[in-house]
Amino acid sequence: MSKRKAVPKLSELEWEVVKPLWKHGPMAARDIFEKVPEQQGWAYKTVKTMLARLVKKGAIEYQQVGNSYLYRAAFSQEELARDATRSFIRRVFDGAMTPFMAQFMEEVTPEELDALKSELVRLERERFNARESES
Amino acid sequence: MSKRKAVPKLSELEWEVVKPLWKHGPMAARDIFEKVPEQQGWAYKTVKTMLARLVKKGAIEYQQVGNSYLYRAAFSQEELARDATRSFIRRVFDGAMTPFMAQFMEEVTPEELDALKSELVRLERERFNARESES
DNA sequence: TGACAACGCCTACATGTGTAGGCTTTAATA
DNA sequence: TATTAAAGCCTACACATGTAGGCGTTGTCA
Repeated sequence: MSKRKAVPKLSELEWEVVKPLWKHGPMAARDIFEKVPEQQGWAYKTVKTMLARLVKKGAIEYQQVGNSYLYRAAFSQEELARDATRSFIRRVFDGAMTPFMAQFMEEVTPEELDALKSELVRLERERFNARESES
Repeated sequence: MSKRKAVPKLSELEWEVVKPLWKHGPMAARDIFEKVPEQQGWAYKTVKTMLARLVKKGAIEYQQVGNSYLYRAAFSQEELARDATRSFIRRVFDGAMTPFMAQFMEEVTPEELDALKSELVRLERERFNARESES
């Protein structure tokens, strides 16, 4: 296992630019632009700037195709999300997680609730196994 | 119910300044400074700048006591955390709670995990009862 | 082959954030 | 009461982020 590239941190709006790449695979700037703007209302140039900055910070990569670039995400959504979530939780919750759960659960749909429960079970089993093999 | 004050957004480090206020109640700048710096290594002046900015954005308030200010949080940790979490989930997970929760749970201690499970069960029961009494 | 649309590159500029320093006022202490 | 230490106020400055615009180049279509 070689040393992993450091996971870049994305700014708020940069997430919106990378998401289409995760969802649809590699795309040209123009196409990314078309996936974003309804909610954001950006100019095409703004997206271009974002893309350039994302390349610079290593979050996406590109490959020349004709006279334009085909961009693709350099990390999976899972990787970036894991990293972002870890630091978010540390920053915002800082230990006192449980009290927030209640608040938080109110927003969850029944389907999500089911998914969560399975996830919990899976996680507990995993931890149990970890303890077993330790001893 | 009158219109609620808009919940301010804190920058990464601003959270660290407000946390002691939630944990210990109203404090003077000097004391806040002493709660923070081990991990952060800030100068006192830096904390002062943060405090001023937090006042300006309405996240904290103060009251003059002698020649110094006694600062206190203007919002509960729950309020700020809820807001921050909502927008974080929207940004990073595109609104889907489940993957966030999965990640969240990986960070959680076994005790918190237990609490979480009871909370889930309670919530399900509650929803079940709600459905019953509806029909 | 010439015009034009689209592309990428470089630049800009306001605001936010991280990280303080200097100056002025005031409370406490000798 | 004269010092002095600590508080607050104002200022600074570099880098990040949000939000583009201008310009030179090139692929494409008539």
